[in-house]
Amino acid sequence: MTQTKSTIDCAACPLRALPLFIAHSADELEMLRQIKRREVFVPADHELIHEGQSDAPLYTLLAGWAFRFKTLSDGRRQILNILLPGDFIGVQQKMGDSAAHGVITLTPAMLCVFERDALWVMHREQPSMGFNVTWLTAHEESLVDEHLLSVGRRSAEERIATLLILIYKRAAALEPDAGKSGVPFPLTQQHVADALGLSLVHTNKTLRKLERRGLHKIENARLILKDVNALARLADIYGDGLPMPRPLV
Amino acid sequence: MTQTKSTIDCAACPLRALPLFIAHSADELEMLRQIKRREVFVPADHELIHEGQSDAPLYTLLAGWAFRFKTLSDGRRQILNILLPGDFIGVQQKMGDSAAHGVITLTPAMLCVFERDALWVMHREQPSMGFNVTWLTAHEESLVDEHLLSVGRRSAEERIATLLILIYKRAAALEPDAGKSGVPFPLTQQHVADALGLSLVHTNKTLRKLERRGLHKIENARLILKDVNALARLADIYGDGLPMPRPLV
DNA sequence: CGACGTGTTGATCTCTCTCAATTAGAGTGG
DNA sequence: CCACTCTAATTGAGAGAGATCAACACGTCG
Repeated sequence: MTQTKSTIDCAACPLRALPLFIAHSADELEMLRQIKRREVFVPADHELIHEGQSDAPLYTLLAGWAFRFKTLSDGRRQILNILLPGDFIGVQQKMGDSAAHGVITLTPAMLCVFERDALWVMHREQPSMGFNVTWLTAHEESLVDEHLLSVGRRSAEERIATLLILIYKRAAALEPDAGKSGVPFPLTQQHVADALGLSLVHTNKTLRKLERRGLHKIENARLILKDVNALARLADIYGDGLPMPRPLV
Repeated sequence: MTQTKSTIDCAACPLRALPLFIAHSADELEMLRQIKRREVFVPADHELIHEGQSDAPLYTLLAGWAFRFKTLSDGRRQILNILLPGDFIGVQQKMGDSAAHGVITLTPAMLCVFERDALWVMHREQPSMGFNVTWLTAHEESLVDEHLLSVGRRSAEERIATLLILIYKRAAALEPDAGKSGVPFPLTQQHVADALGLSLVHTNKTLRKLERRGLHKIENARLILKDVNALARLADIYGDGLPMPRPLV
């Protein structure tokens, strides 16, 4: 885990260039500068936050992918949701929740580290930022809601189709050139299985079935949707609205 | 749906008497009074918020139980989480999330209704309250996380045991006399099935199995845990910490 | 008293899991 | 450059947890 002291200025944050994120006022940026401590670089497959850890710092994922998870004592693991650049990490732990989750990177990642009481400072100094934090937290919850619907009520085929579509949408919103060569897909089949509550073997068979049917292709850690309509029909996803602009940090 | 104009004063809010909730300053109470519009009384089984509804008001559940849910187009339903007195309703909708969830009451309920932009006012006027909202939202997400772990990775028996324990804990924290005659349990077996991603029939069989083994009893819409240790072992729940004091509104 | 919602139980059926083995690719050391 | 190792992906076969189908019991209610 490499730490950099020379800090990227928040105004020059690479994420800010993306149309996905909303603008901030000068005051807000100044406040961000004050609570930002440094950047951290971590390799892929690095356990950023351990399950049960209660003193984890607050991060923003600047580059790379990660996931939140919980496990049972015999090792069964459930991936709760996938984290992409722009996502917050550690809000729940900060809120002192007993049963916390772990966070592991899927790719090498760069993170922005905030000071201990950053959440409270944001709320106090810039209520608009506090509101953004609530927005982001509520939004993340709704991702978990959708995920729970999948795991609880969709068949294996439907779950896979849903996951592919949702990941594609989120990743495409961060990619300059969307439909060309697909989007990054750094998950192994074991990750997909753990996310969807399926066994590794069945995940593989279902994935292959959809691929042979020409619905998608995964190659070189990139995902290409070859028949979005068929996938959307399987996933029972109607409304296709693009993601709306969202707060950053 | 009955609406009352004569408003209960926030300082006299029945919930506030419970040790579970944290105190508020005079300023905070005054702000609450300003954004509170009225109380609403609804019967059991009332669809308070429809799935997909985007203009739902913001509520606090003052008395009674409810649940959040999502459905697929063919009717399969997933209950996302159970709402007890003190819970917020409608934060996600307020945050303009496309794929919203519905809310239905399990019992007759009394709700506190806030004005349209209450969330923003709370953040702006009383950052401490804004912080509380973030806290509550993050906390609710962690409940969904735990639920997702159950549905994704626990067996039917384990899921039932987990649900019984978690509901018991939450309900007991609101009941003056805990262990006596159990806690309210207004869920039908269909609700339990929809919450756990199981079929009604299998839910019934599993529930009966645990009951015959003497682990619990459900009678007259009340739940009694007769062997918490056995249930906790099944659920794979170690830490048994009581719920910590939480913000109200 | 019949209709309806909820709970209960038995009998199949099937989707998904578990067990086992094989292949392919990347990385390492000799 | 090649054996050796390790991880990820694949595929087949058999087993099983949970789904579906069907009946029936019981209490409430109009």
